[in-house]
Amino acid sequence: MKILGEEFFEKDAVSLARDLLGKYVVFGGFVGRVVETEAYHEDDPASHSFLGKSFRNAVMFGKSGVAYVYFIYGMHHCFNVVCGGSGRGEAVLIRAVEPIEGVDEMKKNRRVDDIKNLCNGPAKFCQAFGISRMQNGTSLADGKGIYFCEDFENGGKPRTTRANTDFEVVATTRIGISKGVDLPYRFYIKGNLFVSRG
DNA sequence: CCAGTGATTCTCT
DNA sequence: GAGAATCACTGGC
Repeated sequence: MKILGEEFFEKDAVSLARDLLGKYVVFGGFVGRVVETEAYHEDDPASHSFLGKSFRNAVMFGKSGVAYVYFIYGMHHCFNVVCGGSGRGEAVLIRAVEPIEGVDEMKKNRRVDDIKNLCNGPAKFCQAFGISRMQNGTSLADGKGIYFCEDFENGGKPRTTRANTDFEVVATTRIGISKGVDLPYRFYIKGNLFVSRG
């Protein structure tokens, strides 16, 4: 289980959004397989970085491989991966993951029993994993907090999910935005049961 | 469909 | 500054 390092996140947001699909995200005792992402960059009117640096989006303009977590609609958190190289204002939103480990705790956090309804949305994923603004600006490459890895062996047993490369990627328009609506920056694993909308 | 909820940004003074 | 509008969402009709 090798942790993805800073260099993995230095590519542009659209490339990283594709490359994160099938990777495993780990935080505390929670593990999920990334099945749906969206890309945002500075020349994109739907991006928080579009209007330039501010107090809220400052970490978006910092180093690649850092978490950008923001609070929205008065009740929800969304988790993004800063990328594109230093100061580029690019990030990838994690929209959905397939629950792998810590499922019982996720159910408690979400107060929901249906496994398909635990992490199938950006704020649901944060609620299930217990991610909040505490994680804003933290490194994803130092192995101390949230991190990503290529493979995950389920307690030494054979993995219950399909191999990383065994899927097709679908690119569509993004969800929940009013600008840049035609850009095909949403990516998900074709046929996966845990995406927010198939 | 639409309300809830609060941070952020826009649009005027 | 103040008030209005907007918002990378979710859950309950």
